[in-house]
Amino acid sequence: MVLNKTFSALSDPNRQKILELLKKRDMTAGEIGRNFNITLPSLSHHLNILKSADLVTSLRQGQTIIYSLNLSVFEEVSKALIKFFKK
Amino acid sequence: MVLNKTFSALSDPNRQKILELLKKRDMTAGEIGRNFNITLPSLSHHLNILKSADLVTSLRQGQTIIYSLNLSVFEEVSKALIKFFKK
DNA sequence: ATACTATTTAGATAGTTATCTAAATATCTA
DNA sequence: TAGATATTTAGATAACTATCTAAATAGTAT
Repeated sequence: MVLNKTFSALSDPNRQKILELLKKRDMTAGEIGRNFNITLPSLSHHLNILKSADLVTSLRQGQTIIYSLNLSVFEEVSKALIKFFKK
Repeated sequence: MVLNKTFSALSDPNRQKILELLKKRDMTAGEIGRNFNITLPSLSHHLNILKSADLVTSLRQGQTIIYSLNLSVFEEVSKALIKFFKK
């Protein structure tokens, strides 16, 4: 796992907010977008970063693309951090 | 705690390496610098970022300034992450 | 005081990232 | 197939960050 990329992905307030939203439930890009004041292309950019850090996954369902949290990576990051500070 | 700032601080490879070094023992800026190919002013910049994210502390001791890990913040960050992915 | 060592601050520049508008792609429906 | 909707990609620009050199600050020692 490239912690680098993960932390970098987590370090943006918009992306943190996206993750908070996805924590509640899976959402389409458009639904996520309604919670922000940025354009959809900008949102798409952030979703790409989250995806390439493996923090979210996406699945096309007809016209929409549904985004979900990838909880297993959160667990890995937490463990890596704990391991770090413990030794 | 401003997680934002913490993740941003953690997202740079040089800063990660600084933290790895300080995990072994406290070090002066100069000692840390010997492990890098960047100038001392650049290093100082990174140390400032780590300091303002509360990940390290500094203490002047005569001519030198000794840097140490602030482990309590690591613990907080880990806990925050775990809390996030668990609910 | 002066010189020396350790580190930081100031200011400039190059590289990276976030954002936008415009255009493209994918899917659905009539 | 044509039109509508959802989302992404392309390309440009502004903001941010990392880095450097030069100068400043803080402490020690002569």
